[in-house]
Amino acid sequence: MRPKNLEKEEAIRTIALQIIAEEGLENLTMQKLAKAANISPRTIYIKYDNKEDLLVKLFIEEVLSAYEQAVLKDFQFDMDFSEGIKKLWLNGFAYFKNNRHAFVLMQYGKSSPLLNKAYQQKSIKQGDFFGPIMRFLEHHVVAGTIRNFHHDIQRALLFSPLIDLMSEYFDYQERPEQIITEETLLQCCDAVIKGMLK
Amino acid sequence: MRPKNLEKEEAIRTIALQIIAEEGLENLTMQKLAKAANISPRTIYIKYDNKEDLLVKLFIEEVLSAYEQAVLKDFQFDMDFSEGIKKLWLNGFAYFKNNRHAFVLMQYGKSSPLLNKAYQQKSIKQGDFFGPIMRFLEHHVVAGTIRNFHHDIQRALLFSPLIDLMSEYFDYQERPEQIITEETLLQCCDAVIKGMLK
DNA sequence: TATTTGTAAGTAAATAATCATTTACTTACT
DNA sequence: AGTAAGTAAATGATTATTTACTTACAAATA
Repeated sequence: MRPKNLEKEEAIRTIALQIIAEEGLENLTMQKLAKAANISPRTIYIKYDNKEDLLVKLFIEEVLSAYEQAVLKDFQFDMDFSEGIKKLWLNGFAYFKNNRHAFVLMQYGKSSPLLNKAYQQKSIKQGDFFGPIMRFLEHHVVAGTIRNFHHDIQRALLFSPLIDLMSEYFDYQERPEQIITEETLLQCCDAVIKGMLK
Repeated sequence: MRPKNLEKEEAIRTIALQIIAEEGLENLTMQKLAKAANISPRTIYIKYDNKEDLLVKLFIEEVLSAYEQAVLKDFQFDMDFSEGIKKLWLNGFAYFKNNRHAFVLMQYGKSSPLLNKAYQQKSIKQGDFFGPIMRFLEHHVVAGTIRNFHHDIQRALLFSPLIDLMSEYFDYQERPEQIITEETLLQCCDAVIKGMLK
């Protein structure tokens, strides 16, 4: 039996992300993808049921899971609040800086109904958002360090500025000077932390 | 000469926004739109050059401009910082609560390259983001009330949580209980303000 | 006042391109 | 030698946009 060529599988994913980042999700077609990956359209259908299946797997496996893993690196739920949030911010920043394509698809997750559905299902399955972060926040609510908000609200307050600053980072990459550095990011992080403390 | 039927023009815009909100931008087709609006596809092309022109005008005129107008209602640049930010948050909340369709297209503006380009062009043209808000922030930087960040950074810190909470509001509308009320929103706004104060 | 007329608005149906997916076949490995 | 992986080319549906025609009205004419 002829064995699977794993390089082709990876090429499909990498080039799909690339097309989405450069031309938009609405301009990704199976035939364009096949051509760019130097394979036959049929090959994509050996690895994925259909376009929807490809997109959902791309979103969940290449974007959400990879981001989760990167952001939780060296993070423990019993860290000091300020230290923990800074760790999460810097991990997220480092990850997306090197994975702009994943960042773009993640942004599509907020608008495209298809990806949104996939996101909500994953969130529900794994007990809302990133387990260790939830435990970390609960711990600090109980300890009285921070305000007691619903965790969906906490996520919005603590991490949506990071995502927005990430967008700015990429925008400013095409301009003469970059305003989002690790230093300014940490100042922003300080502001967000200060707002959450009791 | 036969006069333009303005109702048809409005139907095109309203129903386009509706389809985008319910089925996604990627599922809006000219023929589907024409059918839903009870007109001929040709009629759309009398009012818009092509699909791109329609989408960009929809985004700029029905979403960005309408949002800007709504958010600046009763806002003056010389307001007290906390009072001003709360006004902007509550205006934004009230607007999007009643304009979910516009909110969805606004979110697409962050991912779709087409809309993103349109957004940046508009931003540049009108001197970055919403004039009175910039003056307001500059005033408070000079007065020493708040930290001195680049205005793109200030926007991320002050308003991205609101947009994220808006998303949560719509998510929770389909669940048993709503966690985003005007009360919780104001508490969040307080946290954001506290983080920005010197 | 009543009727004609010029013209942009509007329609139904066609067009050509492009799409996701499949068919019929070939290849490469166990 | 058997079989899943892979290919090139086709299929039928759907797409944005256009063609060829009709309609409705304001202004000009009688």
